[in-house]
Amino acid sequence: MSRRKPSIRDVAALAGVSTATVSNVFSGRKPVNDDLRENVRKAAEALGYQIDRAASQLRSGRNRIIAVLVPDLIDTFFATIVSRLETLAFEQDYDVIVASSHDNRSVESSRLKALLSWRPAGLVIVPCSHVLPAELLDVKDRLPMVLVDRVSTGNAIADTVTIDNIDAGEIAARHLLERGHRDIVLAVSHSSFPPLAERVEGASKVVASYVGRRPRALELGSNVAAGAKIFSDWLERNPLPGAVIALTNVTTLSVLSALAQHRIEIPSKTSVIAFDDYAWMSARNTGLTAVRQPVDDIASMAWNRLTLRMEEGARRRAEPTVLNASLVIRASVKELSPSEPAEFGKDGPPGEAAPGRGEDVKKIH
Amino acid sequence: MSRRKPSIRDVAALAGVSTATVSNVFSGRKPVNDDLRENVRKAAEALGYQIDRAASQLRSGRNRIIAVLVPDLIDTFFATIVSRLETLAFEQDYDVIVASSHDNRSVESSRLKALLSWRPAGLVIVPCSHVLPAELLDVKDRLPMVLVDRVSTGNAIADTVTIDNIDAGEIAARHLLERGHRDIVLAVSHSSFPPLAERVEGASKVVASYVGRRPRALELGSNVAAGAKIFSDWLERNPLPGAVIALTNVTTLSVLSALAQHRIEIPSKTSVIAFDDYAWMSARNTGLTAVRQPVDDIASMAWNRLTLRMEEGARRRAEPTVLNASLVIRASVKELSPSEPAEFGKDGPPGEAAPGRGEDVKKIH
DNA sequence: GAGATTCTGTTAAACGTTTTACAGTTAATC
DNA sequence: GATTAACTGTAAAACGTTTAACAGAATCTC
Repeated sequence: MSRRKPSIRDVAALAGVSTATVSNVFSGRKPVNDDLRENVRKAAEALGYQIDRAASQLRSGRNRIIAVLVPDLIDTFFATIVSRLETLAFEQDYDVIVASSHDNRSVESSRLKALLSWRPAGLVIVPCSHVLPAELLDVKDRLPMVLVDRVSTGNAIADTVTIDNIDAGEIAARHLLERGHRDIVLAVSHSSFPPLAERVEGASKVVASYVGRRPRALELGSNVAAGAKIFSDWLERNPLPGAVIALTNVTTLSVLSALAQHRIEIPSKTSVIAFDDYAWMSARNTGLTAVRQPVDDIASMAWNRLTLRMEEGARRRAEPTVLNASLVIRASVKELSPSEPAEFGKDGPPGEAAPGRGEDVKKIH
Repeated sequence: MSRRKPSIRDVAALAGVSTATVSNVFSGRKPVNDDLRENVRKAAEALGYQIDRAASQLRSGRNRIIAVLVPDLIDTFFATIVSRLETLAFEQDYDVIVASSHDNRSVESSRLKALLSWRPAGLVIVPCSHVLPAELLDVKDRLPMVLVDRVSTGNAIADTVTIDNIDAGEIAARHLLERGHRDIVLAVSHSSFPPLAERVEGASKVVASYVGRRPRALELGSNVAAGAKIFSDWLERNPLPGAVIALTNVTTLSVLSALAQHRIEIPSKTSVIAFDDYAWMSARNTGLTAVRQPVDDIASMAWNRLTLRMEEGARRRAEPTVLNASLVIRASVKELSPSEPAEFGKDGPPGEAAPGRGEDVKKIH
């Protein structure tokens, strides 16, 4: 018995039909008589026939590959998106080929080039910076694609799916302010990334409008340990802030790490708002209050947009989809009582500071 | 100007050579004169030529796809493996096409079939149960592959990469026993999965040899919330154990969730050993002592084995690779002092139980 | 300097599908 | 009962590569 995989010709021979008929049975492009179809099925089964997608794609020009390029699969946020996309794609008989750029623009370019050489039917990309890889521009009106997350909203070269990052920042800031916090610092990975700049902007504006000045924003990078070190060093050189808003899930980890290292308790010593909503955030004694991105919805919308494009072709204006983040309230934000006025409080009673927490009410500079 | 992508023929025409020469320039299979090569490069550049991998694969039979099938990308453990594999593969110019089985055997079969139709050069699979999909057996000596993680070690249909799960269980149990714990329960997702059964076995044996009876093992499933509910219910109907060993990363989350929900403090009220080592485990005030799987090494070894197979062909016995887990000691295990003898202690002084922790020393049933 | 060898390039035949053009049969219409 | 239309199947030509077979020129060997 030959080791070679059976081809459509073998099936045709065994079933006593032409290759075209076999093709039609499998692709369903033309109707085939019931008995014949059954014969073909049987023959294929007997031979263990499997269609060769390379040949199929070559001839038809169409194909069933969705290319997905994300900064890093280790980041649960992106992994979740890929996972959802893969599931959705599979339901419609697409396969997903995945690559990561590791937040490196030249890697991004080269990965993108590789992905493109598969002539995918569609592309979902989370760019690693706001400046899009050149390869993308080349194919932008030949290839259905959608840009997700790391996109400046004005950036209309293709459909986009993002969250309202300004709002996300505002939500967090407002929550803190409503609970009496005034002494707030922001932690972010790279403030040059479009969504992050917007989150910072949203939070800062709100804080500034209450407090009279914009909060300090710390850049912690996108590595947990390195970020923890930076934040830890900062903590040592500065008075403990009343609250910190982490604007990224890895930043959240960095902040938490540094805080733990200094044995600073949450929320009694300082309050924390986390970003993204993962299982581990609630699996602790003081659950983390967090800004939740609707990650499943992001993936679904990206898929919707993409399928629409794939059906309709490129003739249609690029359209942005903006989803809303929400606040999951747990226990990491302290409710400041009237006897513990915020430092800028204009109206609070002159009661004494909370015992043993004098450092809490110092100004951050 | 035509919208059609330029083919090798267009490049050949522009460069004034044959298509074969162009092919040789790009594949490097035959040497090409320097000037000519430069010409071809220029022409390709000018036209924006990109090789069509489908055509290439069809003709050559060879290809550069690695298929990866894992239970679920949402699980950071698997995502990390995929991420590493993708990086390693890319360095050698392979692309990764990824699919997940969602721990469902029929999905696994159907995904596998789809992956196989790409005629990949290699396959890395984390099976979702110990019974391997039939499709795998069909191709086992035609397709280089390596089985990772969820594999019974005896299962020698192909190269395997696993950790020593018995040892992993033992490590955790021994750590607890050495610190005076005797009242230990095990938490696991599905004890039918090969590696989990072994972890349970390892831990149980060690505990039994100290304590005289095997510890209770709870099945929490592979969904965090559902598992938390199960464990929470169990906690209500049973005395609080002195320590719990989670033998899976999602189980860890379930246990922690339930414990937090009941406001049971770690390690003062009960000790916990976590499984896998993630950033969030140290980003808390009481860092989690955890059994760490060498996930990067697992991925690297899998890749090594796979490339070896791809080069050598199938002629060689299937070989298991077993790596070792290690214990990362942090703060979630209480050091029982001599005045708090373990319940079965035969030699401890008859001192009184720790104040307010009477429930701690009750037997689990 | 004749024959063998090595280089370097070309021609043309694959690879396994899909699809166009066509043909034969049957059903529908007038 | 002739003409059309609708079905259902086939033959053969693609699709864009790679590669076996070949060929011409240059180099080597004796």
